[in-house]
Amino acid sequence: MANKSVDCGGMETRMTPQRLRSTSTWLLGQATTHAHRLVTDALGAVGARRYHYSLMAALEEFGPASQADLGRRGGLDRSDVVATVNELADRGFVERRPDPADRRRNIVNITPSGEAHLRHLDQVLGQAQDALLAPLSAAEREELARMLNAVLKHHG
Amino acid sequence: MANKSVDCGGMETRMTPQRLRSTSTWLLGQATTHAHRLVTDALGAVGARRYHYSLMAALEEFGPASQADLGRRGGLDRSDVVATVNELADRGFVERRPDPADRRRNIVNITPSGEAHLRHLDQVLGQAQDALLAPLSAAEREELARMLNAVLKHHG
DNA sequence: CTCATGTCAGAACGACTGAGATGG
DNA sequence: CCCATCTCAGTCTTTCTGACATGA
Repeated sequence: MANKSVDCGGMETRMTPQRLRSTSTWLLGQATTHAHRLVTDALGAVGARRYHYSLMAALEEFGPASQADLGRRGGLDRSDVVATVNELADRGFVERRPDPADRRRNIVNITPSGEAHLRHLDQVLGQAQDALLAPLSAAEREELARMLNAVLKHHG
Repeated sequence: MANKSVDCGGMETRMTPQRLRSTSTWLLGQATTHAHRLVTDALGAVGARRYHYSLMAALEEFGPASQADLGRRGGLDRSDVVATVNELADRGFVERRPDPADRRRNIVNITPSGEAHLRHLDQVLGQAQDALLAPLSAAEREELARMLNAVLKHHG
């Protein structure tokens, strides 16, 4: 969590080669690193991880689902779904029970406690988001989201 | 809170919860994942890795430097610099020799062969970049870079 | 026989930490 | 004594593979 660059006597400030600084991939990577840290720290402060949010968001939005479906919807690997559902179930945020119609499956559903937790995480994440995009106006944020969506759609 | 969406028979294709899709951090992360893959694949096809580029870019732009300085300039951890310089030196792209003025240090400098390689990587990276940002106009790409730079400066 | 599912163990990767040897 | 440097070994994440048993 601590910070790195401690200017030690030398007069070098943060110098990054222009070749790197001018590539969108580098800019994206750096911005994502910051975003990652902000989000992970914010979620960690309330005992959650990113997968928790992805999974519960998918659950509340699409309703109860099998673990495989949850993975597809939330972008998680199916083996990571197992661990994440374990953690969430331990805390009482989701319930896992066998599907009577297909005995291979577990049907996972979110509990009232989980919904409350999800709304809490929404606030926490919203703050991290604002912190990340602080220097951008509302219009700029929309523009950024629009462009990123265009890129994702193109590669989707 | 009420979500009545019961998916009947649901084999939904790519559905990502709106909660996620609307966060800039998720968009950034997804875009970066694509960028990462494009760049890593493109570099891998010519036997290079991202650290190679960072390090050689820093070398050509700032001139010969100690490994510690290279790490600071290129944003690499000091222990990763060791491995990267090893790899680059094995291929004859950089040379490492002791600093006569400070015998703790190795002075690393880029060779003509390394400079040629760097220019090759420039092209390879440029193509990956274009592939990533294909759906964006030149003006949009500049706008994107401008906004990302603003975010980075704010968190720098 | 095939495919999907849930589960686990672990690989691969990148970012980072710690300690030790050398030297300023 | 204190600090910087280089190096190696190894941890800690996150993401992803492989295998297996069960069942559709």
